[in-house]
Amino acid sequence: MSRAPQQRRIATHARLLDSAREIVAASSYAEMRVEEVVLRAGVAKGTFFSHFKDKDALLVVLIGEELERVMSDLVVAPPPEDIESLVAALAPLVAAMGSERTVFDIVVRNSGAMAIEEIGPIAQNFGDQIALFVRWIAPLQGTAFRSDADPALLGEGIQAFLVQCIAMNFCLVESQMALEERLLSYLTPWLSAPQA
Amino acid sequence: MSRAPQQRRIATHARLLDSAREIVAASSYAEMRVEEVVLRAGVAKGTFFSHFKDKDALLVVLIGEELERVMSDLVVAPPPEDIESLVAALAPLVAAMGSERTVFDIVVRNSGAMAIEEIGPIAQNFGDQIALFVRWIAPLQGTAFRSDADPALLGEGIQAFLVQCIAMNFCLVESQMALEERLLSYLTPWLSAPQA
DNA sequence: TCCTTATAATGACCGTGGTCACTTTATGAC
DNA sequence: GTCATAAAGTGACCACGGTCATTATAAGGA
Repeated sequence: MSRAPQQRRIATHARLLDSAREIVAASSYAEMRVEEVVLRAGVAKGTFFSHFKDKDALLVVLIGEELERVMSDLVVAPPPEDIESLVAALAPLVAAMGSERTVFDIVVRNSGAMAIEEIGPIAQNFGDQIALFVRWIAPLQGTAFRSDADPALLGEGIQAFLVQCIAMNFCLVESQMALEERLLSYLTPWLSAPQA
Repeated sequence: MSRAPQQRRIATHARLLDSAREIVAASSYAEMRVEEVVLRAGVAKGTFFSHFKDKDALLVVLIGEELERVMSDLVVAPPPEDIESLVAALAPLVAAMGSERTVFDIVVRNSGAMAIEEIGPIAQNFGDQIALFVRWIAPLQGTAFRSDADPALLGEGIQAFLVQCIAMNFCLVESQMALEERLLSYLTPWLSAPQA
């Protein structure tokens, strides 16, 4: 049975997060150095690693926050009513996850649960995405969308194609436009019922 | 205009690759250290980086070889005739790409072309996979598989689901069995012809 | 054979993530 | 207050990937 953390620890934790946020805002995730974070926070290096398992754990928190912000906008937006508007609605999510290689790598590596019960903020967010997609899809099954598959399964598929398209975008150095086109070309057969 | 490499350089390159292969065989990709590779090859550290851009570049070569081996088996195997046998046929590919976190990370990061013309062995292999899938799918479109989508697109979708399932398998600590089931549940709505 | 030049190889050095034995500080019991 | 104990924080240190000015070796021309 461990005690509750002292105020000092909570304050230090907050300072570390704030420092990291500032650095990322001023440069990028890729350029963030643990050494600079602790310098700015006014603590020793060892302190950092007593607060975060490793550098990635900090990135997971920060990126989780960003995804959270995007999702909170999406849940209050009007639901898309066909595949084209669905692709358009996904744009902010694509922009967030594909903003940097570093971000995408972290997202992919942490998109699933880390361990039973030990679910991280990014995995949590991915779960929220599925829930939102289901809310979007289910009412339109039989009309705009196919009805021969579980909506949760369809939602997971959207995620798979989302990831695939962003990954492709990092390799092929093409425009954002191409990404949305490609996403549309995948989601059309995925979400609409197969024609004879 | 650069001259052809000297025999010495070719030999060194081969020694580096052999050393790396031995180390991986004896331990794992994750445990491979550049320092150990050069030690075993009997060259200096700097030499390594004059042969490979970075550690990842070596891993790409080694993993590319492994995927190549798997694919050379697949291309001579009898083509699957329905979705179940397709999933079964994909097993060796799943095993290779999901054998280690390190392997999967490298594969995902290099699955697309690195740059125009500068296509790496893993990206090459992914292209080969698509070609094979097309060869499998096309003849059965209209019977076992849907015919309302480009076979190349369907092939790319198989890859997307493959990656998604392997990624999930690293997070959820479940059995290989679950992976194949999950893959089947994705591929069924993706590939099958409309019911009645 | 000697000289020149391009190629190959070297290893001391650096940056950065991560560790750990130790010091400092807070807390609760008396 | 004072002491014992646990929590918090420290910074020298290590591991390992990667760089670069320098040296060694091979190839070709006179």
